[in-house]
Amino acid sequence: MTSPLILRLQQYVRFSQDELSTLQSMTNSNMRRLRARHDLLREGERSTHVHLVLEGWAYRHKMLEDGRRQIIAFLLPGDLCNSNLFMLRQMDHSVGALSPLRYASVPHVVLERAVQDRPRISHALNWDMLVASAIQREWTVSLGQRSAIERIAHLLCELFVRLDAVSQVRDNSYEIPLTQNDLAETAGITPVHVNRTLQQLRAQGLIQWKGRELHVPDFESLKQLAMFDAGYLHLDHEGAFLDANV
Amino acid sequence: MTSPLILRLQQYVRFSQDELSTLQSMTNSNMRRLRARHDLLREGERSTHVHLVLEGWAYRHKMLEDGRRQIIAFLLPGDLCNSNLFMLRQMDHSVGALSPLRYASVPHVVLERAVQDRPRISHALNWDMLVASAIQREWTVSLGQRSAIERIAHLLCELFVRLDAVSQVRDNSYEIPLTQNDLAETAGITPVHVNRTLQQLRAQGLIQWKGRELHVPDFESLKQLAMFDAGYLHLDHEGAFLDANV
DNA sequence: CGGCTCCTTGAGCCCAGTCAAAGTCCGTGG
DNA sequence: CCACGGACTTTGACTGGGCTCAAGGAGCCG
Repeated sequence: MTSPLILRLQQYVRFSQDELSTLQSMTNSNMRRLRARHDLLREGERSTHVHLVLEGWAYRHKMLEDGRRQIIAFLLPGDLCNSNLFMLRQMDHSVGALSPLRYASVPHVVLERAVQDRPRISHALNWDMLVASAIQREWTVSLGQRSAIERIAHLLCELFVRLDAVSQVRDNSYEIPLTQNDLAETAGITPVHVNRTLQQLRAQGLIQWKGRELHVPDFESLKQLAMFDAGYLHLDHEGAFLDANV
Repeated sequence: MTSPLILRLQQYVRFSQDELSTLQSMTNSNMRRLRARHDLLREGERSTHVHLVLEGWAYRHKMLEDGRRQIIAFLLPGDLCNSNLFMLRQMDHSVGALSPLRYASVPHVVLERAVQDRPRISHALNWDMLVASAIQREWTVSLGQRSAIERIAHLLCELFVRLDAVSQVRDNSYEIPLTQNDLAETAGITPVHVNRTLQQLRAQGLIQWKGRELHVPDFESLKQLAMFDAGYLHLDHEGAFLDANV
C-alpha cells in the first residue's frame, strides 16, 4: 500500500523511482504507535523528530491559562506534524492523537539528508507546508466570519476533500474520530450548540453521522451552505516541470 | 538606517558582513510604493515576486462570496508578504496596503540566488516563515476562544511586541493605521461592537488612542487581560551556532 | 463650507452560551 | 450475562454577549 504522504505529495509532483523509495524508506523506518487522546508533543518541549501521520488522526491544540482550549489543526494520514518546527526553541502548542495513531518519527537530520540533492522532494515538502498555512488561514476566515452551522459544514467539507486526497473516502463517507466536544473546541462554540447545529445539518439531509462514520449524501449542497471553495487546498496538479518522468 | 528585515532576522541569527550586504542590496533594489487601501496582490493571481514591507503596514485579507471579509494577517515593516507563495499556482487571498506603503519587490529567482550557499540566510527566512505560521495559529486561538475585549487586547499586544522588534515603539506608543472597521474585520466582530470594546479598554485605562497613535500606559495589565504570552512570536535569541561572528 | 469617511450612541433582538438533568452507548468486571 | 460506571449525546429553560438598524457627531480635506 502506498504511503499516504506519497499520495498527497503526488498531487504536486511526479517522483522518480529513487525519490519514491527514499520517501518510502523514511516512512517505513521509525514507525511508532500512540494510544488515542495521548500527546505526541507538548507545548514547551523542543521537537527533535519530524512526525508523519500514517494511520489515524492527530491534532494541534493549545490551552489558555484559564483552561479554555482551542484545536488549531487536524493532522490526517500523510500530514507532517512539525516539518521545520524543530528550528524553534520550543513548541508553542501541543500535538496529540485523536484516535489510535500509527506514525513515523524521523530525526530531522535524516529528513535533511533525504532532501539534500533531491530538489523535487524539497519542493514537495515546501508545497506541503504552504498548503498547511493556507488551511490555517482559511480557519481564520471561518472563525472570524462564518456562523456556527457554516463553520461545522465548512470543516466537514475540508475533511472530506483532504481525506479524499489520501483515498480515505468511500461512497461519500469517511471515518471521523471526533466527539462533539472536539468539534466545539475546533469551531469555537460550545458542545451544546454543536449538538444543536449537527441536528440542523441532519434535518436538512446534509449529513448522516452514525458511530464514527460520517456520510455526506449531497456534497454539493453541503459545500454551498458552507461557502466552501477548495481552492485554498491547492490540490490542482502543477506543471510538468516538476515531473521526473518527462 | 538598518532595514527592518535585518532587524527582525537578527532576532534569530547574527549575520556576517557578506550576508548583511546581500540582504541590504536586495532591500534597496526594486523599491516600490503603493497608496493606502490599494491591493498589491489579488486572489487568483500568481505571484512572481517576493514583496518585503519596508515602511507602512500591509495586510492579507479574503472575501466570502456574500461580501463578508476577514483580515487574515498584518504585515509590518520587515515582513515578507509571500515568501514561497509563488510556488502555488494562484493566490488564495489578497494582499493590500493599509497605509501608504514602501516595499521591495524581489523576483523570486533573485531571492533564491541570495539564499544559495548562504545557509544562515536560508535558515533565517525559514525561521521567519515559522513565526508567521505561529502567529496564524495564535489568531485561530483568539478567534476561537477569546471574548471581544480579549481579542482586541491580544491583537494590540501582539502588534506592540512585533513593532518593538523593528524599533517602531517609542514611549509605549506606536502608530496604528487601522480603522475600527479594520479591527472589526480582524477580530470577527462588528464595527459597532469594536467601538464599545475600545471604550471599555479606555475606561480601564489600558489604552489611549488619539488619531493614529496608540499609547499603552501599562503593558503588563493589557497583557494580563488578553492572556498574552509572547512565546509564540519566538523572539528569543537562538544559539551561537547561527552566529557568523564566533 | 460642503461632503466625505470614520466614530459614537441608543434601543431592541437573536444567536449562541449557561446550567442542569436525563438518555444512550459501550466496555468491563463480577 | 448482566450490572455498573464512565464518556458522550440530547433536551429544556433561561441568560447574555454581540448584532442590527438607525441616527447623530466629529474630524478632515478640497
